[in-house]
Amino acid sequence: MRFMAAKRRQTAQQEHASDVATYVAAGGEESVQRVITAVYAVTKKLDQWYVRQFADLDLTQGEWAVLAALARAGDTCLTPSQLADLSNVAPSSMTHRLDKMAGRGLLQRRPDTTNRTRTLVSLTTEGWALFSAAVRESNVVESDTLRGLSSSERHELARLLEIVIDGLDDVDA
Amino acid sequence: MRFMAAKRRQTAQQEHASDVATYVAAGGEESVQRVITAVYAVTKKLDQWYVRQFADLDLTQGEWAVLAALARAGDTCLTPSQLADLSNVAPSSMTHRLDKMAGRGLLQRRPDTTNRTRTLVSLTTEGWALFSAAVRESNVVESDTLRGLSSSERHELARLLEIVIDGLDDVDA
DNA sequence: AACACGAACTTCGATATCGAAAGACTATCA
DNA sequence: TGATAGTCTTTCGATATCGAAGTTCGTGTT
Repeated sequence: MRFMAAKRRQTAQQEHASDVATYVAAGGEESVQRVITAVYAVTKKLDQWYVRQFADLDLTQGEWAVLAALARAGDTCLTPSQLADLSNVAPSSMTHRLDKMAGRGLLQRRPDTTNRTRTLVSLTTEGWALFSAAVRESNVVESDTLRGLSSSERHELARLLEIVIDGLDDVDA
Repeated sequence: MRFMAAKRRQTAQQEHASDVATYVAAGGEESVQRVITAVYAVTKKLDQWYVRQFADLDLTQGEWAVLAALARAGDTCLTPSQLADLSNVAPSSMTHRLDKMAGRGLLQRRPDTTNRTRTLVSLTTEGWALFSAAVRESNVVESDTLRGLSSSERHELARLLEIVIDGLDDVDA
């Protein structure tokens, strides 16, 4: 029976504790925070993995994403926008990345004659050589990063992450 | 029966296609690439979600991570290293982040008298007020980011991500 | 007690990323 | 045809992050 409890003024400390409790309860603590923390940790560690993998080839993860995307595209050229989408970066970041890679002679840009707002990006011979070197000599095998997961677990992980992405897309709209 | 096939020189284009096939096959394409792409996409979209959530409070995701960690710690002070680990950033980045937040009066640093290599960080009254405002008025509920996932799916997602983290830790060693 | 080793934090320089806006072009619609 | 809206790319300035080196301090060993 706490008759006067509601009327008694809380101390600042009690209010703080109450707000923390509210936050922790709403956040779920035992699942939401775990997921968010883990997602950030995985990307950070993936970045570090890429740095190690490509240290001797003098490639960053972002540059490898471009190289692999262009290699997969084969003789089909890609535009900077497409590469930006595939790499999950802003278009302006892709411009800088392509500048660097073109400076090294790994790829070339040429205007699209059918639509002159577009630029077509393709690998040079040197770019293909670097891709091949990565695949053959350096044995770049991204599946190493997911060892510990069975095939079905990988699919499940991808499925759950894509649900999260869809949910975050909806919030945008 | 391709007697001479092995001897015939491949064209450069054929070699490229072969390397791409090797890479795609080794990468798994249908699970590994999906997972990696999705992980990067989720963090990117989470970043954007945080930007929107905290736009009116003039907070970044990293600053919120610090604020929430200190709030959760209550009257226990945390060190810059601990905050860096919790936030998944390099210690030098945390220094800069704490500088900014201290400049705004959100937190304070004081030397640990028992171990003078350490610094103790704690929220100021103003820092607590901002945390409370975020929780109450701005209704910061991170679980919104995971809507679409059932409780059991969240736990499963966390479990799978943590397996990946462990796998990446082992590679480090 | 002296010394070496390691930890915690910071400073510094380099760099990648972003958003906003400009510039060039296309497409649509009156 | 002409105007307007929208797309694609780039430039620009601001900023957060990183790694390496430096400083101060604690700890363990000889």
